[in-house]
Amino acid sequence: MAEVLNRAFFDRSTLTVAQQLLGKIMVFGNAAGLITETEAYIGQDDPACHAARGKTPRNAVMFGPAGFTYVYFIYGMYHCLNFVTEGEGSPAAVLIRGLMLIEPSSLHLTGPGKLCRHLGITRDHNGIDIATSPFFYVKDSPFSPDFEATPRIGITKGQEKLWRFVVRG
DNA sequence: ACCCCGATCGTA
DNA sequence: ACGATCGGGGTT
Repeated sequence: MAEVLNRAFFDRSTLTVAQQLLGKIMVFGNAAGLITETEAYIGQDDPACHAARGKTPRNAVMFGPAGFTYVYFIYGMYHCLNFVTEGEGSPAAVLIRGLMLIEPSSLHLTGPGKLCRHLGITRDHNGIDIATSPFFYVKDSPFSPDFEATPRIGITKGQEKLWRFVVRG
């Protein structure tokens, strides 16, 4: 049986976590699928990171320990799902942008807004500990897919970083 | 209290 | 290329 990814998995370099999450199996309630696209947002020096200008009520969970969800509301109509990485006081997270659904149906969810909308992920799911939650977690998988690194989508600052990772094919 | 703008997406 | 839509956060 594939093991649930523990806190130590997320408590590492955000770039490493973002790359290694590709091909892993995300489980949310009865839904499960392979992660196909991620982006890294890393701390105070990354102008695109919500934590770049310090701790606020919205981004507070990023400043806590790794392995928690960070879900925020954007553009008046969408939610985006992240997993917090690195240790306490080191605010960083991986945005989940693509999920190849396996259960309950086969479907490729492309884009963070569509992904959350389809799964029903909202701000109610902010701050969940995916290292211990029985209904929201990530499982290891035998896949370690080829991927490419590109600029992150939809940002105006920090475009020079190739911190978006997409499974090839 | 106010105002600007955003880690998006569907339509044109 | 652009509009929908509204909460967050910095500024007054």
